[in-house]
Amino acid sequence: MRVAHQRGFFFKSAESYPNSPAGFWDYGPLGVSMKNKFIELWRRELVKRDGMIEIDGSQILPKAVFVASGHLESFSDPIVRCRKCGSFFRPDKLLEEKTKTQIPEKLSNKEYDDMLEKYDIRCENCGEKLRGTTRFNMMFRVGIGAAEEEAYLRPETCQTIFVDFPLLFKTQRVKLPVGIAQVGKSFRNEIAPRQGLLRLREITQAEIEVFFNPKRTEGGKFELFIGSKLPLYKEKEVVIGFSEARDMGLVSNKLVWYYLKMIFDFYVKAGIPEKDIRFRVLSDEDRAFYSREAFDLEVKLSIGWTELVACNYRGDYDLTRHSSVSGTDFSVDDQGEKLIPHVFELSMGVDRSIYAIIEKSMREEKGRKYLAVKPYLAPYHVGVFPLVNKDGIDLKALELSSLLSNCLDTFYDDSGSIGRRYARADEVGVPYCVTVDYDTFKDETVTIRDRDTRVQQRVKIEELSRKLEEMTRYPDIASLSMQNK
RNA sequence: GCGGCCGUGGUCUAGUGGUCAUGACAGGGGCUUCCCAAGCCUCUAAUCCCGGGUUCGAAUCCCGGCGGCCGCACCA
Repeated sequence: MRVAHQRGFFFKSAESYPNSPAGFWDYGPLGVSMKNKFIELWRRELVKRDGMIEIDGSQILPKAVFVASGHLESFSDPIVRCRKCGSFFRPDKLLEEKTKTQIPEKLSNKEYDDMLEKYDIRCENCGEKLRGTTRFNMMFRVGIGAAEEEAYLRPETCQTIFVDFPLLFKTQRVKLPVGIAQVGKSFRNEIAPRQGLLRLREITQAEIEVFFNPKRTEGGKFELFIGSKLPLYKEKEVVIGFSEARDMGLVSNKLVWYYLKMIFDFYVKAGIPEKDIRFRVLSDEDRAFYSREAFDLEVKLSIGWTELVACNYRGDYDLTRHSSVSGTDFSVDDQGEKLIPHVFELSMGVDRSIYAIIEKSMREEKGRKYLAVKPYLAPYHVGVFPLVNKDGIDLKALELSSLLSNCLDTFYDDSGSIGRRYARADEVGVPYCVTVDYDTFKDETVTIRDRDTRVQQRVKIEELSRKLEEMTRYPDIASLSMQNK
């Protein structure tokens, strides 16, 4: 996206060096501002609204954690390298081509070698026999300390939450069900990163892991949204309520429905039109190895429906595994019952979301371009301009600008013509522009111009700050008890 | 990783073997300016993706790498 690059939302990392690898991106000043506001909205609409707790965990974790999580074994692709010319191949793909049958991805290296031998598979480049299957793991390996002890950059943020769960449960006076949230970086050594922010090797995730007793997925807040409808997609799209979805076997319980509705509402408030959001119900083959029921929240972008959030019912898989590998007891007490809680997760791709919001907000009419992002997500809330740079108007505008920056993200611009400044502000999504003119000295008023309508209103300077704050603040956190519709 | 196309200032682009490598937009400084990219003056900015080769001479031809887009595969 041209504007994003030119105006400083985001750009390729280390661009000034040639041969920088793909899949790493930097956020520029505008991008950081928007990303922070987006995460704050997430905090308000999900974490605070549902009474979750938040942590910020380490990005490097010891090998044992990934033995337990299954990533060391399952988060990898089989790969075979030609001993003569060095080309890489996927043995499963080569075998499928040769035999015209489905080859499971989960065979051992030895089994692949046997099959390569049996079907006499040869290198497509030089004809050499292919042997010696190894694994290409998508995790980045790091060596800790002088001994280079084996550890990995986490491929998903949630493992930190699982590992910390027993301590948090004991010390934070929480009861089931409880959500634990985290925003942070994850790392995946993708083979072919592409499409800008949509496919990265270093990604920002905002994750929520809800821990609950599988026998208690109804009652209380989980009843709140059963009357509302959600767009579910499996082969075709249906917009249906909970009971119908359960009858069709699409959603298993009310707790899942409750959180799907919550994340749906969040994206609407982030500025994605309802009609462009849907939940893809994943089939058995499409789910990750840890997942027993899965929904992808997808948004319709110019490149097609794109996954922004993975919602997985992980069962007790993670806690049970960590419990047995670590030797620590991960079970907790729920109303007198001792159990390993089940987990439902909402794993959000922040970078993808930012991209989606920007794309969905681009407007173009009569040669005018503007970014119609929600005022509370805009990189700057307000721009302050002097109508002309003389007669003290510029000084007055500068003074107002610094006044407003107490509580709003503000910038001052006095270059070029006033129209040019409006246009520049429009392009990066500044929702309101304040202009100081000659009338300001007569009656202590200024104009506020609206980005989307270009309409101006005159406002007293003494009311300016309060008024702008009102216009740019986050929506109120909806009270759950009030939402019973 | 495979196949196809591609790589020139921040952006878009001219240039297909030969003097200081085009032009536009964007950006900076100044003048002007009583509200929507106006005008005038001026400045900045590209080791032509990187490395090697062919040649008296390469942005241009050849090889390799890196990167980008599109399909396949993989995924948040």
